[in-house]
Amino acid sequence: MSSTEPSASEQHQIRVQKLQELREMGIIPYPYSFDTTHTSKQILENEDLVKQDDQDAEDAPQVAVAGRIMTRRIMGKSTFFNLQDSDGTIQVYIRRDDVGQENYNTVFKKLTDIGDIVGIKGHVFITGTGETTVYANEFVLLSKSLRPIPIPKEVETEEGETKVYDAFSDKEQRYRQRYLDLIVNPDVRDVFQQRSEMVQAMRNFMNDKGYLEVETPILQPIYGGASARPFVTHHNTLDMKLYLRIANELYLKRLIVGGYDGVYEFSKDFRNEGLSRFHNPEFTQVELYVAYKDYNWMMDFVEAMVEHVAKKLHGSTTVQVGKHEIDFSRPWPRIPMFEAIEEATGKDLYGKNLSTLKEAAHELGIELEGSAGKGKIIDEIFGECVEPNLIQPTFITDYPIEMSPLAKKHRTKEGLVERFECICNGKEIANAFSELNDPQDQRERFEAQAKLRSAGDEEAMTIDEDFLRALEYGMPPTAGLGIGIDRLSMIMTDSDSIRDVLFFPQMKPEGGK
RNA sequence: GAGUCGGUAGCUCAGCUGGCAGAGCAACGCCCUUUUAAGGCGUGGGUCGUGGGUUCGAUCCCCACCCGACUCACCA
Repeated sequence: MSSTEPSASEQHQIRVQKLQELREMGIIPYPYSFDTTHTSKQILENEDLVKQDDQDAEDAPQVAVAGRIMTRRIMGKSTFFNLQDSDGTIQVYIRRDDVGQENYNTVFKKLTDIGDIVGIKGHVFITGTGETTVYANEFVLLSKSLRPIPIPKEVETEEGETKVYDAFSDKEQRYRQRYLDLIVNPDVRDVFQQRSEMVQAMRNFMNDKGYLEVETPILQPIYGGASARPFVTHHNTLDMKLYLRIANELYLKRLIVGGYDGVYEFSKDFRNEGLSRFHNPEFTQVELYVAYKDYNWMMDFVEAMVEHVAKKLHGSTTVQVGKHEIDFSRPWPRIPMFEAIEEATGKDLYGKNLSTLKEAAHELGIELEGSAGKGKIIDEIFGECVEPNLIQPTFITDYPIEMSPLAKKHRTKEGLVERFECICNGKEIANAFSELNDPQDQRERFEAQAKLRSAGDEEAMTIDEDFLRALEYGMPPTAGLGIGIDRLSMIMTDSDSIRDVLFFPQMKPEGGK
């Protein structure tokens, strides 16, 4: 919408008019820079900046801050307003007699609005009510805002609790206009700050071990590494079909073949599936592959890294998530999948045939598609009867081979692979295995997948000949891991929807198609 | 994909059995030089999600559609 469009709101039109008046006065409403000396937080935390009683204003330490005007309390010839910057909010006091009649009456009082970005220079003092405040002797407009921002009001009750009035709370608008959400809801900024710190902590943890951060293709001619339906796109010049990756596993393992001992990648993956509180079409995983290790080693690693992350973010191994206090301190329980199922249902399903499994599922009240194989049924039973009850971080180990075409056969247990998932708060947050490096076995697994595929399973994997060729050159024994960054962020920030840990979650277009 | 609930001013929300569309904050005008949900007096602001229908008359009733939240299903 153009700013002059007649449908613009009254308030929008008034601001456009103000912008015009400012230009006519020779004021540049969008200047090029402003040098700050402090952030709001730095001023609030540094008592030495406050002007002493026996000090003249000019002799007091000078500060320069910049930010967005959030509230305004005009009292004739002087005004208090709150300036919000990336660190928080600080109060500013400005008087006509200090900044000049025209500057104060016309530029500030008449032509400046809540939402405008301004720069302030002055000294720091403490008001009669005890609030640290910047006393402005210079005021400059840095960006004129044309749209009114939502203005929540915060009040402290007598019990010291903060009550918010008129919160900007409509979830649709908050997701669609995340910039507004960030301006108005400081908690949102904290969530994303924590997410960033979490990724940083993981990256540092892996770098300290000497693993190499790498990048692999997002556009792939053959997608693989997971069971999911892909997004399809097309390359014009090459005139070929390309897929957005659903995982980066097969590329990272090629790099292990190439001789790296440890590689990892934080990767955006894309899966053409439904949306939910836990699913966004694009999401982030970190995948890590370490040569000469197995899944037992990887469990130690995951425990250590996640515990490290919790301490970094919360200064403690315990994190409050909803009603639960989750304790990430090592070690975490390690329970073979069939034992976990037996414990929860009283049924020992290990080594049972298809019809027995179907019967068991039926008795547990689980509905199955007719085509469901053994692996699928066991997964359903596990997902229904066990997973939701695992609140504290727990490793579930040794999965049926049918569900894990890229994992190595278990060294002692027939029909299983050396795989674990870490379940926390009732959801999977990590998935790992001793990687299958026997090229002949891998080919057979791919062929089994191809069979499922031709039987109509759209999520089954396709055969990746180049990956098989790589394995045939020889891949060392390798432990591989994937951790869902969005899921872990949800836990670490106590968010109950994936949309709250993504800046721009997928939405349908505004106003329909 | 299915079910439930919702969409009214810039924001948060009222709106009874169908009868001129409301409040607080924000905006506009005036007063106010240590306020803080600042205060006081006054004023303006609406495609009631969209399109049909019923009716003398629809924000309200009916139908379809769009968007969202939540729950379920698939998936990580």
